[in-house]
Amino acid sequence: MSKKRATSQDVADAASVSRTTVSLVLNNVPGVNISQATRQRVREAARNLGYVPNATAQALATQRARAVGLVMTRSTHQIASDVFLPQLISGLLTVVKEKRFRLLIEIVDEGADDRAYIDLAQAKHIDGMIILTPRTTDVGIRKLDEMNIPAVLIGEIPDCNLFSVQADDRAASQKAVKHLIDLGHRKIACVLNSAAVYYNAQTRLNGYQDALQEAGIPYREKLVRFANFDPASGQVAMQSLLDEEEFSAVFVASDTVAMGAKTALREAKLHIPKDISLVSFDDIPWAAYADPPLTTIRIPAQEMASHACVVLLDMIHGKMPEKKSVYLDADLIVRESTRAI
Amino acid sequence: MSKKRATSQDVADAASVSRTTVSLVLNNVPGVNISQATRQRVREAARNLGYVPNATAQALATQRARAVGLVMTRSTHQIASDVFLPQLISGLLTVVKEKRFRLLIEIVDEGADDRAYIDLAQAKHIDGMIILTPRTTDVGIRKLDEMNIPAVLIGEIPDCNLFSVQADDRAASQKAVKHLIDLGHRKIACVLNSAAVYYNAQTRLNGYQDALQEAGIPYREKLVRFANFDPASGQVAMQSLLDEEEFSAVFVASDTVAMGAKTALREAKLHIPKDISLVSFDDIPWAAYADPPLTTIRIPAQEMASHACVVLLDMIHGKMPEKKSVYLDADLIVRESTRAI
DNA sequence: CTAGACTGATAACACGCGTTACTAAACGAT
DNA sequence: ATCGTTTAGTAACGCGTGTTATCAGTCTAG
Repeated sequence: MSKKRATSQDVADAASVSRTTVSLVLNNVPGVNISQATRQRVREAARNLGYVPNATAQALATQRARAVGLVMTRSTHQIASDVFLPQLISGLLTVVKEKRFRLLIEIVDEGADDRAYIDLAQAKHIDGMIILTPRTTDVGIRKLDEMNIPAVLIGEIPDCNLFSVQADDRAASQKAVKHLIDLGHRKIACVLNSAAVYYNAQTRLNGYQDALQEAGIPYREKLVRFANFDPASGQVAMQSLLDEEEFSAVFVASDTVAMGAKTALREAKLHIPKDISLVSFDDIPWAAYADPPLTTIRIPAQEMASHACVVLLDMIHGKMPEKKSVYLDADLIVRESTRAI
Repeated sequence: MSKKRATSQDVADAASVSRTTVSLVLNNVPGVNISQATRQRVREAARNLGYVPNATAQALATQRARAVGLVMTRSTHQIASDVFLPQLISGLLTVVKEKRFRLLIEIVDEGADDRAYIDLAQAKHIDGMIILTPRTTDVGIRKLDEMNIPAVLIGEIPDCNLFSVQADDRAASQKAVKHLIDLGHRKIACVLNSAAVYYNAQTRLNGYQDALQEAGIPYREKLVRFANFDPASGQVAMQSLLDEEEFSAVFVASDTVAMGAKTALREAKLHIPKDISLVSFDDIPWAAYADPPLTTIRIPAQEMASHACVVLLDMIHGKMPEKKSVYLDADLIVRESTRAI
C-alpha cells in the first residue's frame, strides 16, 4: 500500500510537461510565461498524486533550511523546570508559522567548546538562531559575532554585538522596589533569581539599587541573596535572610524562587502581607493564584520571543534591524502580597 | 572574512584524496580498506578547514533527516500555558541528543484537514513524530495508521492503532481517591482537568469511580465538574460545587486547575485541609510549594517523553515495539493538603 | 520580407553528500 | 611465470529540487 512518494518528476510526467515547468508553476515564480492551461494541468496532477515537495531537497537547492533554532545553554534538568519555555515557544511558533518556517530546539552543553554554536549554523539545518538567556561567561557566543550568522539573543550579555531583545529588567525592578518604598518600607531585602553570571540577575540588582538610591536609602549588601532559578534555592535564601537580617519587605526577582521564599516565610510563621510585603518578578500563571495573590512584574515573554523571531527572520532575509537592543516594557501588577507599613 | 564553508570536496583536495575517501573516513564506514596514514591526513585536513558536513545534503543522500517532531494540536495560547511542555521537551532532548537527532516543534491547526500530519512526514524534514495528547475527535491521526509513518502518541485515544506512551491515569486517580477514602472521607467531589473530548479526563473520571465503587460509595454525577486546563476554569468549577453540593474532600485532576480551585476555597473562607481535603494531579513544581503543600499524583512527564522518544527512534530504525501501549506508574505524593476527617 | 521582440517551455547544471561498482597495484601461492 | 586474493582508493551515479541559459515558434514593426 505504501506507494512511493510522488516527486516533482512524477508530477511532470503526469502533466506531460518538464520538471522545470512543474517547479515554476508550483512556486509561482513571477515573470515567467506559462499558459493558464498548463498551469492548471500541473496543479491538478500535483493534487492527484498528493505531491508534497521534499523539504530537504528544496533546502539543498535553495541553500535555505526555512527553519530557525531556539538554542539554550542549559542542562536538561534546568529546561524541565523553565516556566517561561512554553510562552517563549508559543511566541516563536506564531511568527515562524506565519512565515512558513520551522522551529528546532537545540541545546548546547555547558561544557561545549567555542565552536558549538557555529557548528549548529554550519550544519545548515537552521538559517538562524535565537539564543536564550546566555551566561555572561559564554565564549562561543562571541564567535558568532565574527562569522556572519543570523542570531538574536533573548536576554542581554555585555560586550556583545549581537542583536538582542529583552524586558527592561532594570526599570522593572526599580518599579517593583519603588512600589515597596511608596508603601513606606525602608528595610527591603532582595533575593535575586540566579547567580550573577546570568546577566539579568545583575540587572535586576541594579534596579533594586536604583530605587533605593532614588529614595535615599543606603544599599546594604547583607540584605541581598542570590538564588538559583528554583524554589528550593529561594527557600534557602529566605531562611538565611530571616536568620540574619531584619526587614519589612522583600523583592524576589523571580516567581519561581518566590515559591520557595514563601515556604520559608510560612515556616517562620510570618504572614504575607501582614508581617512581610513581597513583590516578585515574572508573573507566571501561579502568581495570580498564590495565597495571597502576588504583586509581581509581568514579563512579556511571548512578545519577547515573537519580536526576537521577527528580527531574526528579517536578518535571514537580509534586512538588518536598526536597533541593536530592544527593551520591552514590563509592568508592575499590584495584587495582595504588599501593603503599607 | 566570511570564507565559504568547506565542503567535503575541499577536504578531499586538501588531503589529496577523492571525496569518496573523505566520506568513508569521516563516517567510519566499517569493512573498508583505507590506510591509517590516509585516515590521518583526511581527519587533519577536515579539522584544519573546520569542516562541518552539510546536514541537509546528508539528509538528502541518506533519506534520513535525523530529526523527530513534537507535534501538538493546540492553539498557541494553549501551548503558552502548558505546564508540562518543559518536562516533555527536556525528556525528548535527552534521548534525541544522545542519538544525535534533532527536535522539531510542529503545530497542527485545530481546523487542519486530514492530511496535515501526513504532509508533515512527507516533507521529510522529520523521520517520525511524537504526538501530544490528541483529542479523541482528531481525524488526521487515524490516517497516520494507514500510511507507514513512525509515530508515537503521548496520551491515549480510543480505536487507534498507533503506539502510545502514557501514565496509568486510571489507576493513579483511583489511588488518589482511595487515599481520601482511607482518611475517612465519603463525600468526595471531583473536578476533571478538561472536557471529555480529551481522553485522559474521561480516564481520570473512571479512576475516581473505581475508587468509589471499591469502597461501596455510590457515584453521584452532581459531585463532578469539568474544568478546562487553566486555573480560571478550576475556580469556576469549585465555586459551582461549593454553591450546590456538600463534601469534605475533593479530587482535582490537575494541579493547574487546582490553583483556581484553591482560590475559590479561600474566597469561601474554607481552609485546606481543616475544612476540605484536596488531592490533586500532576505534581507540577508549584504543588510542593503551595500553601499547604499539595498531596498530588506525580506524572512522570519527563520519563513519558523520553520513553516515547526511544520507542519512536526504534521504529525509525525498523524495530517495532512489542507492546502497543505502555503505561507508566504515577505515584501518590502525600503532603499536607489532606487529613483524616 | 526580415529583424527583433515576445511566448511557452525545456535541457542541463548546481546543491553537497552517500554509496556501489570498479580499477590498479601489491602480494602470496602454486 | 601465472593466477587468484587482498589492499587502497576512485569514478560515477543518485537523492529531489531550484534556476539559468537556450530554443523553437509566433507576432509585430519597419
